[in-house]
Amino acid sequence: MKSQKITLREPHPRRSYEDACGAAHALDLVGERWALLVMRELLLGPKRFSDLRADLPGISANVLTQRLEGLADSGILVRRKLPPPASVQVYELTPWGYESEPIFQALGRWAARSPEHDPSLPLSAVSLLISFRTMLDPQRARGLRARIGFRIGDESYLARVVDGRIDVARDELEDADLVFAASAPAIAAAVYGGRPLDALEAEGALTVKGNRSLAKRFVKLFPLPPKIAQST
Amino acid sequence: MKSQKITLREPHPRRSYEDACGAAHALDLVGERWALLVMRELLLGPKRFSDLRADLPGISANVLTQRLEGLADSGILVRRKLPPPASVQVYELTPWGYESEPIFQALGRWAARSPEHDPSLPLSAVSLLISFRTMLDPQRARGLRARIGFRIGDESYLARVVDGRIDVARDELEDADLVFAASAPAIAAAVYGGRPLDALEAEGALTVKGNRSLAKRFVKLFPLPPKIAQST
DNA sequence: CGGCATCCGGGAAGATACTG
DNA sequence: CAGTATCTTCCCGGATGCCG
Repeated sequence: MKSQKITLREPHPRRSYEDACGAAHALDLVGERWALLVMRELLLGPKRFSDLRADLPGISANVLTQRLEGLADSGILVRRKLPPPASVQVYELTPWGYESEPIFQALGRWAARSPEHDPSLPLSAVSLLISFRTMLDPQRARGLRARIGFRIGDESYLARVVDGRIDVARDELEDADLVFAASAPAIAAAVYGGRPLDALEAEGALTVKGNRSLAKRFVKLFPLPPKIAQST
Repeated sequence: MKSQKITLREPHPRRSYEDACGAAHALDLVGERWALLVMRELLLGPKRFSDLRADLPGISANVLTQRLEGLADSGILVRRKLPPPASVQVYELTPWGYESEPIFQALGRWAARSPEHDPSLPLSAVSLLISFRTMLDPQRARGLRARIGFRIGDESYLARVVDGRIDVARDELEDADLVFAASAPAIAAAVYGGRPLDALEAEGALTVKGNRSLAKRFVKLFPLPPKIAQST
């Protein structure tokens, strides 16, 4: 009888703050490094393992594996196999997982005031689209009704603006009034960096198809909050 | 000439997600373990090092030191010396730091739906009072106007309810309509655990001074969101 | 006593290579 | 493509000790 090494997957009692405060429990669930960013990337629909890796530059495969396991154990996302002929593994937020969006909005709104925030860093398509939901100024969008498409990489997203509110989804762009085709950072440069559309088009970073004056209005709808006063 | 070992405090280029997304930058600032909980404890006013240690069971002194340094470097809090005769070091959020409260509300509201959330764990006074701001149901508080005091340990807090809204501060309790004296978890048991006030008073965990029917109404003002449906 | 530096052990994160 | 295996590095947590 050989001495057998049993690797019983003792499911490591996750480290907890042992605090009844709801925020503390949230951190028990999603406070580990990369966890919230994995969730963010799924906010507009399911993705595959390698999509997540590509959209989260810097995450390593084993950390991504661990986070997906942990988030699935907590009921925040599920592993699902798409029906044939796709038959591919994807990760998808549960309904409760989708309810986490206000967390990202609160974090994003607050951190946008940081003097160290650098909007010129890389940015994923999902981050950009979610930021539209967060930053839309209802005043400036008043009376506007438009369907605006985004072609980023080989995904397409549709934003519907209806009197002061905006909705965003991965979707086809058939009847959009306007389509931007560009990388996410290029669109961010127009919306948040104040770069003129003409300049971005001239350097080939972005193209606008459709209602051009609507495009010029759209990029003004998302004012950033003022940076904090620096004492240094 | 002796060879001198210079330990120039190279201020460790903090690990960053290198991501333009506002939420990602927020995590660069406050994503380290304990950082948000330190901020939470300061949301109702400045505290000393040892108060923070006491209110954050489990944090170690060196981690607290590191977090306070990091948060101060980021402009989220400041070290301040109270004027004589107190002459004591305290840590206080900056105006921008105080603006982080919506983050705690979003986290708390979301995590309260987790099946693993256990409201009977230890709870700090600040957590409890902030949770009132988060969870008040404006419907149930409609038409109510009251000043409700809390004596927790040797601190006192005052909540002012004015038609559907609540404000909370560390304050004296002179003209409160009602004062609860208890530990934070005992008050939480009444408000969130549904324990009857009479039972808690009977076991000596809590006392009510003043308008008793107001007390019974107050503890009903903060309904918890429904837990998520469990597939297990 | 309050605040902070230092050392140490364990564990989580990061990088790289490898496998079905 | 979707992960595992392995190794290294760094962070967290605990203990001790210094110094005002």
